[in-house]
Amino acid sequence: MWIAELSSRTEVPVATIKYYLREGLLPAGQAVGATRARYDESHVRRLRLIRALVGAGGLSLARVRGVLAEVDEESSELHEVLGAAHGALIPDAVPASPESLQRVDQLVANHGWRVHSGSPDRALLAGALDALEKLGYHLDDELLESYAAAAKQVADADVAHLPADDRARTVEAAVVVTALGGPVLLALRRLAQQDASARRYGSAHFDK
Amino acid sequence: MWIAELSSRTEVPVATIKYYLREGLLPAGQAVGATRARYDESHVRRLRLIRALVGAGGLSLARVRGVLAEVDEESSELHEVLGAAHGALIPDAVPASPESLQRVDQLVANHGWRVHSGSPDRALLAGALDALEKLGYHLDDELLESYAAAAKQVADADVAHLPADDRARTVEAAVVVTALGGPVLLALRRLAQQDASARRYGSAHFDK
DNA sequence: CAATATTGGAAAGTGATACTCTCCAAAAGT
DNA sequence: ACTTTTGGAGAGTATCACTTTCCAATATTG
Repeated sequence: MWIAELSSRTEVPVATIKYYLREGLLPAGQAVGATRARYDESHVRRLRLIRALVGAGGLSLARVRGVLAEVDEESSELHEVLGAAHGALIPDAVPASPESLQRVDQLVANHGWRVHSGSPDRALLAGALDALEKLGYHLDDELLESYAAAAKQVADADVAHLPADDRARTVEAAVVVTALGGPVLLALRRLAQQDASARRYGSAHFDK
Repeated sequence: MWIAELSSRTEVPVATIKYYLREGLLPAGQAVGATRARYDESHVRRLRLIRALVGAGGLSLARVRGVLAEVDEESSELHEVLGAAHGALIPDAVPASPESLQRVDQLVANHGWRVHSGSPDRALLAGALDALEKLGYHLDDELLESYAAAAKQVADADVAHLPADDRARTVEAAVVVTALGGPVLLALRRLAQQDASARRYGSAHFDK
């Protein structure tokens, strides 16, 4: 198919597809002469993946680029690829205090979680804990444990539902589930918070 | 205190404070003559709140402005203010399919959740479900239920830990916990995913 | 009292991000 | 022969979150 069809099938403007090609997010089509190139299903798929990660997933193009590089990586250990793809999804961390970092390490150790040594998630988590602390809101151990338990619950379900057939598919699924599951989880949390708030402070002004 | 002290105490550059003042994120100080103004603890607090929401919370200034407006709102019903403040935290939704919207409504109904009628979270959630669907990854009911159960668990803990003393403080705490608890939850989920992946696909390459 | 520094306020400039538009000559379709 | 369409490249645009520069009016210091 030509670029026009790729555009109409994915609802991405031609100019944007050209931009993604220039930025190396989308592999070039098969060149046919000097002024045209043919695209196939893999381009449709890749384009949809980019749009999903950027749109519903809320990732920047820079992060998408990193994620795609890992998805395309043909490494030997699946767990390694998963870890790398995962790493590419994580927002930049602010520097965190040693106290919070230690608290995070303790939490990870208590749960017996085996995480990648330099995982930016630790710093990210510690930074968020610090930010809360600076505002005078200490996230106590009880609350932090509820978060960890809830996180474990969805994470186990996420990994259990990963397709096991072929490697590339598994890595893509892991990336998609992690990226798009985030907004899903946060939206559900806010909905549940509304309900909890209604039950605690409730008035006549609710809907169901 | 003068602007220089406000700046040094919060580690926010003077130019940035001036910018926030211009943008109406920070209330003006008490004017003393034509060329100076006095700031107090409330400004320190507000500035720290802005920085926490923008930094660790990842909110845009536009969203912070909306949140602050609700925090400052003196409405009669606490649950109402909470709902409004909450609404200001939510990212813009993409249009969602009627099928997904219905699925979300069903989920909310099944759990007996009482949520604000036009909550953008419904559309946001439905949009994320659609995005997943378009990529060929259906989030089945079982997985969605794990998400909802986990969300309920943290939401209940969130609301239970809210300070009950004074209204303004409760609203601020709700906003802070919702905004900063999001990154905390997602980071924990990714850590737990790493562990789950290590257990399922694990090799010798992990740390603990 | 003179010299220097700081302040509030406003305007303009900056760098990053994610496109979008304009041009072009080669090629395809009609 | 003539009108599209294409790939490619460059320039232009809008938004965001600052940062810089300027100003005249004070304050502070020597």
